[in-house]
Amino acid sequence: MRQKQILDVATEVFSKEGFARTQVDEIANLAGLGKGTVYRYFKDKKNLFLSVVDRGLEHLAHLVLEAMAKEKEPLDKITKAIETYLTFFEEHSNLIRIFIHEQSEFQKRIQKRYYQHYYEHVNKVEEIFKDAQALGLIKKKINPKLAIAILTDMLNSFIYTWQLTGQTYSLRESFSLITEIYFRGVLEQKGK
Amino acid sequence: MRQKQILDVATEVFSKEGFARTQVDEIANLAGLGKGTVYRYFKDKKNLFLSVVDRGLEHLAHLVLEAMAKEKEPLDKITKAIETYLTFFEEHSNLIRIFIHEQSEFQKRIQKRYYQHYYEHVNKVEEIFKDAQALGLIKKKINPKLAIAILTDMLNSFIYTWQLTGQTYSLRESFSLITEIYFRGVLEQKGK
Amino acid sequence: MRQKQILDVATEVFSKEGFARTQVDEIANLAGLGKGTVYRYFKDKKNLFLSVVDRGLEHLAHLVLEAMAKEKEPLDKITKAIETYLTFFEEHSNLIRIFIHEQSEFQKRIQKRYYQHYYEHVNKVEEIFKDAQALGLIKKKINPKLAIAILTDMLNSFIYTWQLTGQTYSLRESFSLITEIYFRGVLEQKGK
Amino acid sequence: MRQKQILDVATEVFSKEGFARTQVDEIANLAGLGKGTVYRYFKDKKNLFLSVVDRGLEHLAHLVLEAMAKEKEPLDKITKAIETYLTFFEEHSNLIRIFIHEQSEFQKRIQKRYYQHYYEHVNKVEEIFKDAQALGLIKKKINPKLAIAILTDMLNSFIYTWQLTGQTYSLRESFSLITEIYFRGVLEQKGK
DNA sequence: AATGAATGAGGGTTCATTCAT
DNA sequence: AATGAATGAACCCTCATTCAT
Repeated sequence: MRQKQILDVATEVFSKEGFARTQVDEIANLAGLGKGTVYRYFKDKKNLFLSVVDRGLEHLAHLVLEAMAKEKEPLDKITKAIETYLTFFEEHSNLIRIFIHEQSEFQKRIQKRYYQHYYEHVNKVEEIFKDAQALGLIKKKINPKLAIAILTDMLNSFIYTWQLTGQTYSLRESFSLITEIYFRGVLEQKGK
Repeated sequence: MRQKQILDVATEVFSKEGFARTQVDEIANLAGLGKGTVYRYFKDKKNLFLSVVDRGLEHLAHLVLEAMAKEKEPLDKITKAIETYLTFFEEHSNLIRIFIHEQSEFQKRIQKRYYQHYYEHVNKVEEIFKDAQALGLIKKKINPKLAIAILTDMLNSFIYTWQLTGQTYSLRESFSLITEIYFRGVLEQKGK
Repeated sequence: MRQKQILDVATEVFSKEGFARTQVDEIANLAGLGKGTVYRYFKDKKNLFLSVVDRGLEHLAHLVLEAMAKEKEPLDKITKAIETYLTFFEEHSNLIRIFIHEQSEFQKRIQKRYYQHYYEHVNKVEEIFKDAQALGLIKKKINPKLAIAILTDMLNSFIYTWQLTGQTYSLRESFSLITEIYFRGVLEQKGK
Repeated sequence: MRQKQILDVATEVFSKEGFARTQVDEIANLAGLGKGTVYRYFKDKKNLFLSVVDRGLEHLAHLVLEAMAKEKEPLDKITKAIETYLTFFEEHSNLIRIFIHEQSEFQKRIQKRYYQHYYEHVNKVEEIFKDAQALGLIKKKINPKLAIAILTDMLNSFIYTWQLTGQTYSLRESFSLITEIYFRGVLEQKGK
């Protein structure tokens, strides 16, 4: 399908060049298509970019929700979510730049989409958090929304830095460190 | 001084519009100067942008080091560094976007500067970390470099999200949550 | 063909205004095209100018060689070459300024092309000169290279002055005078 | 005197860079003066350039007329004029480009000055030519004006080429060749 | 008189978008 | 439906000229 073909190439180019420096021409050429054809499938450059973002966010959200659904225990769900999140970006590292950096190009506009996609599912994660709190697994004084924000931020910027620095340390090793840090602080200290 | 005057305006505009959409004309106008004058002081648009980044990084590094120097205990130094870092961006929120997002515009180039300025001082922070480990305050199995990277990333991304969402929660409140999470995971659990 | 269309207009405008004062916009407008179209066919203004030069030089060289080939006798070849040279510039007087004056804009660069095109054929002319010397038609003490250089320069500069002064005397009349002077000198031949 | 100082530097720079690429700033700097001072002595860049041309033309005309005045015989006057002309440009080779090439910048304007200076004296040379014709030294069928134009052109372009090619042959050697060709032509004199 | 900081008109170049084929 | 030639708005940067000090 043309649409998918264009999105694949666009993802690659936007990721490598950033929005501003990407030329529609290059996308068309790499896709083996005429420029006009790209415009047949996407209203304009901005729209194409947002479509790349959309598709990526949907894919990510789907994987995370699916992974969480397979687990029973709240803490396992969260652990699995973290692992899936990291794995996704390990496999789609070209999306890192697009998600994290290029947002600035669009300011409010992309944020809306981002939050539509992302925070639409945050509620579900929030429920899991509250479940864990109800079960006495997570400190009750912690605001779930904030804790999730912090987790997301930790992951996002960790992934970004990981890519930026050329992976001088492994994502795998980092995964356990992140969960270690995140949980040991968040979890109720049974020993107390 | 003209240089400072231009940098102030440029910081504002770059922050609001991003590098690509910023027009040198607008900076000149808002500074009450002719376009040519901007070019008297800065070789080109890119150079002006990088100067904005430089000035900000120097300021930040200075404040953080100064704050740490005032404390004796390693953990207090780190706590103070976190607080100063957050406070800096609360007071210079226009730098957030410039530091975090626009890096992609310049890729390697800005990273070099960033690391020159910022990580030049990381060694000092690393020493403090090692001191804390030697004193049995921080888990010995944790790689100091990695722990610092995670802390920085957490802070950066947290600050960024905080600004992006329109500051629906206070940085202050977040500060204690972040340190809570960061330390409870990092600290040796004496009770055990 | 667009390329030819643009070159024709460009020749006219460059000739009238010189390189520096020529605006790409004007060329585009006079050609009934958008500015961007000019840039589709020529990398930049400099390149367009050089292309004008190239085309002219090729045309001139072709005509001169062709004219010489039709003659048998060395002196007839040279005479014919002179006539063709003058006729060419009478018919393409807009090239005069471009060839002779605007060289300074490009210094080394245009000289290379000039020599590539023009002096590539000088060897053939030199052979003819040597033939004439062997036949005792031309003074043996004269260095052929030098004599050709002088002839070319005479013609160039003469043509240029002719145009500059608004053609107050005909090139035709001048042709016979030039060959007369070149072949026999201005002095009365006492021996006759 | 400031005026002379500026003209000297300007001659050098205009000669090296051409009119269009010369910056008033550079002239001021090399003269060790402020830009404003240059503008105190010369209305604008164009005016400065024309002043350079004027001064050079006056100097040249003066030398040539003086040299001719010292000779008695018409042919000696002409020979001397040629020698003086060549010597002048050998000593002021930086004026070559200014005189010959940069005229195009100013089109009609500089031509007027050029002809004012130059052809003001051509009449005197013409008289000498006519004297030589009356004495039976120069072919009567030759139009003096044209013959002088050709001589001037030969010299100009010869000098220019000489400089352009980096003086691969000496002006001295060329001097005798030019006069040889001009006076006697390139053909072998059968009658002798 | 001398300076050089400030100016802004001017022009080269790019590239997203359109539309005739 | 697909193309890619054509377009021109947009924007960076230069540099001759001015004028307050």
